[in-house]
Amino acid sequence: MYGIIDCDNCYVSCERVFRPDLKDKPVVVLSNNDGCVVARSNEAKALGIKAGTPYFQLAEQFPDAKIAVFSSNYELYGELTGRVVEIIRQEAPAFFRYSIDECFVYLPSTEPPAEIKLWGELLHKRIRRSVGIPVSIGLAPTKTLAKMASHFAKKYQGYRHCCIIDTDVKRQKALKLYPIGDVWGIGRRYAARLEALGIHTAYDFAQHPESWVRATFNNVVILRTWKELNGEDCVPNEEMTKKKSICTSRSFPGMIKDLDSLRVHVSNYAARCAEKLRRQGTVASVISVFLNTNAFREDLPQYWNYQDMRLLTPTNSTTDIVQKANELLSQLYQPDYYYKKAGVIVMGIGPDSPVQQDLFDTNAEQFQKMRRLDTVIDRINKVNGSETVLLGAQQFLGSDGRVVTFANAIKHDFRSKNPTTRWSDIIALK
DNA sequence: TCTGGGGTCCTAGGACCC
DNA sequence: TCTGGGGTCCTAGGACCC
Repeated sequence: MYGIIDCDNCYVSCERVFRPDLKDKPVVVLSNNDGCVVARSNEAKALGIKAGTPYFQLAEQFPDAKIAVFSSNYELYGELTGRVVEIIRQEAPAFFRYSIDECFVYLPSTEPPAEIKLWGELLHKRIRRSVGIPVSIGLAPTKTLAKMASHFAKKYQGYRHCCIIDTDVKRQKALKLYPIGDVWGIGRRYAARLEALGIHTAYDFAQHPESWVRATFNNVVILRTWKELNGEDCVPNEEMTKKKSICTSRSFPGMIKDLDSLRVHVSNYAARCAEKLRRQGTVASVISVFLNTNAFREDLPQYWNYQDMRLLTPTNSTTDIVQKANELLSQLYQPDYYYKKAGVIVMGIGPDSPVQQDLFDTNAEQFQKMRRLDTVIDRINKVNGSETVLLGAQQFLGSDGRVVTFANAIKHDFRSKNPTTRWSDIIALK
C-alpha cells in the first residue's frame, strides 16, 4: 500500500501560517520577479483565477476582487515543508520526498485498511496542529491510484483529508469519476490524443486491452500508467538521488543590453550552480550558458543561443565555474539586443571524490587550494546567511547606488517575512 | 511597464565498432 | 538486379512532473 501526502495549495498555506487573517480569503503567490500566479487558495480558484496568469493582468481580469498577493518566499516554504517532512519521518519511516510539497510513504499491506485510513486522518491532524499546514492524503495499492485518492481527499470534505482506494469496487468507481487529463503521467499532449480517441475518463482508458495501449502509443511510460490504473504497481520508487543536471536561471526585472551587467548575473548563477554541486557532494564536467531576449516583445529583434564547454578536470569550484561561464557568455553575447533571461547549466555530474584528474592537467595543487577556500566560504554563508562572502564578479552597484547581487536582483514587492529563519523577523507578542 | 524556474525519462537516429 | 548482422554510445527532441 502506498500513501501520498500532499500539502494543499502549498505556498498559499505557508503564507497563511503567519497570516491567519487570510483564512477563507482569496490568496495568490507569484513566481520570481512577481511574474505570474503559481499558487492559488481555493477561494482564488473559485474566482476563476488561472494558474500562470501574469500578475499585471490580475487587476484587469478581477477588478472588484480583493485578492491577497505574495511574492514567492522560498526560504519560508522550504522551512515549513521541512517540518511537515520531519513529522512524516516520525510517523512513517519508509518514505521518500517526491517534491517540495509531496511525500510518498510505504505502508505494510498486512494492516487492515480501516486502521490505515485512521492513521492518515490522525497524520493530517498532527501536521495541521504542529505546523499549521493542511495536507491531503491518498492511499492505494499503486502510486498513480494514490495520487488519484489524494485528489478525492482534497475535493470531498467527507473523507476527512484522507481517502483510501482499497477494493476493486472503489477503484472502478474512482476511475469513472476521474478525467483522463488529471491522471498522473497523462499530460496535455496525451490527454488531447486520448480525448480524440473518445477516451474521457481514467476508466475509459483502463478498460482498453493492454495490446491496444501498446499498439496505439508504443511507449512504455504510458503503458505503466495504464497498468497502475489497473492496480499493478510498476512505477519505480525513485529515491531522491543526486541531480544529474543543475540549472540556475532567472529572468531579469527589466531588460539588459550591456555585457558587464550580464556578467554579474551570469556569475551569480554560476556560483549558485557550484554551491548546489558541493552541497550534494558532486563535480561537473560540462558547463553551459544560455542567453535570450524577451520573446513577448515581438517588436524587438530576437536572439536565443547557448554554448557549452567540456572541462579537462570536473569541478565544483565557484571560481572555476564562474570564470568558465563568463568565457561562454563572451562567446554568446551580441551587442544591440535587449536581453531578458540568462542561465547556467552544469552537467556530466559525478562524485567529488575521487575526481578523475586529466593526465595533462597539472594544476592539482591549485585544485586543492580552491577546494579548501570553497569549504570555508560555504560555512560562512551557511552560518551568516547566503551571499555574506562572494566573488567580486558577483556584484555591482545598481542605479540606486545599492550593491546588486543574486538575492536583490529579483523583483519581490510582496514578500512576506521569515519569522522561522531570521532573528530580525521574529514575531513579538504584546 | 509587466509574462517563472527547476527537473526526469524515453526514443529515434546517427556515428562508430567488430 | 542482387551489397550482412549485431552491437554501443551519444545527442536532440519530445513527453512528463512539481
